[in-house]
Amino acid sequence: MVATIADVARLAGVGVGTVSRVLNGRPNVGASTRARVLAVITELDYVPNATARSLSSGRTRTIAVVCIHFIIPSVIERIHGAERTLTDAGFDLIIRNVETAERRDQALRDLTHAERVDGAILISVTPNEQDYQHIRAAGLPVVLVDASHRSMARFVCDDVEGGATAGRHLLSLGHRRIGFVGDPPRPSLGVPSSRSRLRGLREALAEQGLDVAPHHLAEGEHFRAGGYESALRILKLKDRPTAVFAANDTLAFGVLQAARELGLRVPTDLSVIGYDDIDAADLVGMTTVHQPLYDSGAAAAARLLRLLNGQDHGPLRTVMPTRLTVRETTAPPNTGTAPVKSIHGSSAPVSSSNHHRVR
Amino acid sequence: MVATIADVARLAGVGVGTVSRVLNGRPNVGASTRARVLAVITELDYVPNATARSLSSGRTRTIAVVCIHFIIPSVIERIHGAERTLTDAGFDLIIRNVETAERRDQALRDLTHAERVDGAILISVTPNEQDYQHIRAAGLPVVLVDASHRSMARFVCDDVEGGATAGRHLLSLGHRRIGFVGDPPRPSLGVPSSRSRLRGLREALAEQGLDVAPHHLAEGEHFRAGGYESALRILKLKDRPTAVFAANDTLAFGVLQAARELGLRVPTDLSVIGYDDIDAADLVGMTTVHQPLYDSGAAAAARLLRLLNGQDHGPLRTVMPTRLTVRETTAPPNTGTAPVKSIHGSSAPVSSSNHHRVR
DNA sequence: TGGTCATTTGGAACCGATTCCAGGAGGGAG
DNA sequence: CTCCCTCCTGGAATCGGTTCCAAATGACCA
Repeated sequence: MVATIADVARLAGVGVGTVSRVLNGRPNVGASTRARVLAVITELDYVPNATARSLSSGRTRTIAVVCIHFIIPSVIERIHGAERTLTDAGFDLIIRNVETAERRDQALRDLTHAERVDGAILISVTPNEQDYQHIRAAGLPVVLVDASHRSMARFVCDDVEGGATAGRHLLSLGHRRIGFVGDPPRPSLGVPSSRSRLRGLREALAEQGLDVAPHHLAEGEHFRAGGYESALRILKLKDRPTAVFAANDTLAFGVLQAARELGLRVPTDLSVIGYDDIDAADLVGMTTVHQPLYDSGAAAAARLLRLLNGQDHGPLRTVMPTRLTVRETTAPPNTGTAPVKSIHGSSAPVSSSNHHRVR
Repeated sequence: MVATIADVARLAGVGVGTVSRVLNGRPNVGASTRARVLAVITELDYVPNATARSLSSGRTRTIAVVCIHFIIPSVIERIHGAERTLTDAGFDLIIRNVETAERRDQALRDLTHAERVDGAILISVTPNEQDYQHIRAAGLPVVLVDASHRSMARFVCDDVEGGATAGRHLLSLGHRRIGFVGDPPRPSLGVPSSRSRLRGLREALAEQGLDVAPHHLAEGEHFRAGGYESALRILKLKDRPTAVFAANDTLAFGVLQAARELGLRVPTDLSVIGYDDIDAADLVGMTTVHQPLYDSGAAAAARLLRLLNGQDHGPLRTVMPTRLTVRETTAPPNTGTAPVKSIHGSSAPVSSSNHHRVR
């Protein structure tokens, strides 16, 4: 049905070796022969079979991207960066989405087994020592993004510094009672970044002799529902914080929702700062700590390509910069004066029920 | 280095054919032989080479997902649904993100060429007649999502009906001057759904003898910036609409941003309704027309798996239901009192004589 | 005991490329 | 004119599976 290299060889009156050399741009092919082969290739609309090529060459030109929770916006932006770079280099990219710890273990094992891919990018997926040994034994090039292993190439942001940035911003606005909403402290799956960001916040506060009050600290589920629940609990307190730092933007949205529901105006009654600077943060005008999501994926892909070519230079650990992005959900704390209606008051739609205060 | 089927055969003292039969769960293998082979497989930690398997069997167990703009949330949710279904069925999924018309053409051509995949799902990517002929000639199973071709299996939502739903909701709240913000009318790439949704809106309005005023209609870029620009233009008008329907949630976010900037309170001064019901719409409490994004991806994947098994039943065109999801950005128009504040200060009270009527 | 048939088994052929080696053609030097 | 070296070229071997065919085995029956 579909033309093969043998068909091309026969019609061009040459051997398959010659066709292969033409296909791969190798030297040692006569000009007229090359022209004849190319003509037949065009005529037959011939494209080499990728599978056969992989089998004989031992390279699949395919990269696995293993990620947790494909639906998380920050993960998607990282994949997007990797996708562009890999596609431009002629590589295919296969997605391995893992949503449970078992799936993660299985995905990491499978990476090396069926020799299906030339390399892998792990996004927010941290290999354990056993995984590492498997990968190393198989000689599979792997680059981590937003994950860590002391012996593997990785691109990370300084989460402690980013957390401190958020803390210093709130402090500079005059906040003293600052709450924190984060991921579960020991997630079965995924990233310790939430804890690092909390640590950064605390370091910033400590410089002023302050700390996060235990009852102003909630570490629940990763998703918005978690941020919402956590924030509700904290914001219902009599001595609720005047500002909340959420370990990522998705959680921060949950905080905003809780504030809206409790009739707290943002930023007048409550400042909220997130982390990641996903697209949606810009949409709703949320202050956040920006980290280079797209770029981290692109950089990891570029590094992986270099590893595949055996050009393994550069440090194992690359720290990418974070920066504060101030929008409309942070402001000085509301001291004393009665709430005033503000046109910019809430990034979220103004609900008619937001007159009554908490309790 | 890595064990092959020949190693297993030798250690088990059987032929490669027998090992293959065991691997694939074929009958006609003696119980004791099977046990011995399985023992060796376990001992060697043997996994069959996926590439070799593909080459000899002619099936790659890989599906291509071709999508426009990998970064669009609705696209991602659809991919997520497809990913789960395909992974559970043991298929790998490769992503082909196309962001220009040329890339789209190339991606569609490549699908059939290198025999790299067993089938494809096209998300918001519409094949032209030539693409269709290529695909048909190659016998490649393909399912469309949010795209149309009269001869291909597809899952769509009734965009006209969805648009009408949005229109009727606004009408029932009492709105008479309704604006529309949509995608460019003739996108080089992508979907005509924006136009269909506008048509639905007009049909709903026509039932009341109304229409969208030409200067209340803006079709700009797909992304938020487009929605923002379009909305700014419309909302600065003296006779600005009391409600805006945006062809998708991303555009609607741009409308919200423009409203915020102009000092228009939502929903008091302006109602906004989107389309898609992406996660972020829930985050900010936006009223929207819900369509089953995840489910459409999952359904398409399930259908594709059936096509691969030769069980091609069911209609070519499957229409999935939409439904109105009312949140906090729509309300009756503000008739009595003047707006609290307005950037341009015109703040003309809504006068019912102002309705734009169908000629 | 011999014949028939179903089941089990080994291994060659094949999938479609790449790669390597040997042989042929052509050009330059002696 | 011969020899040698370089450059082209054809085709067999190879990658690691699946599949098919023929042969071996064993059960059953006359």
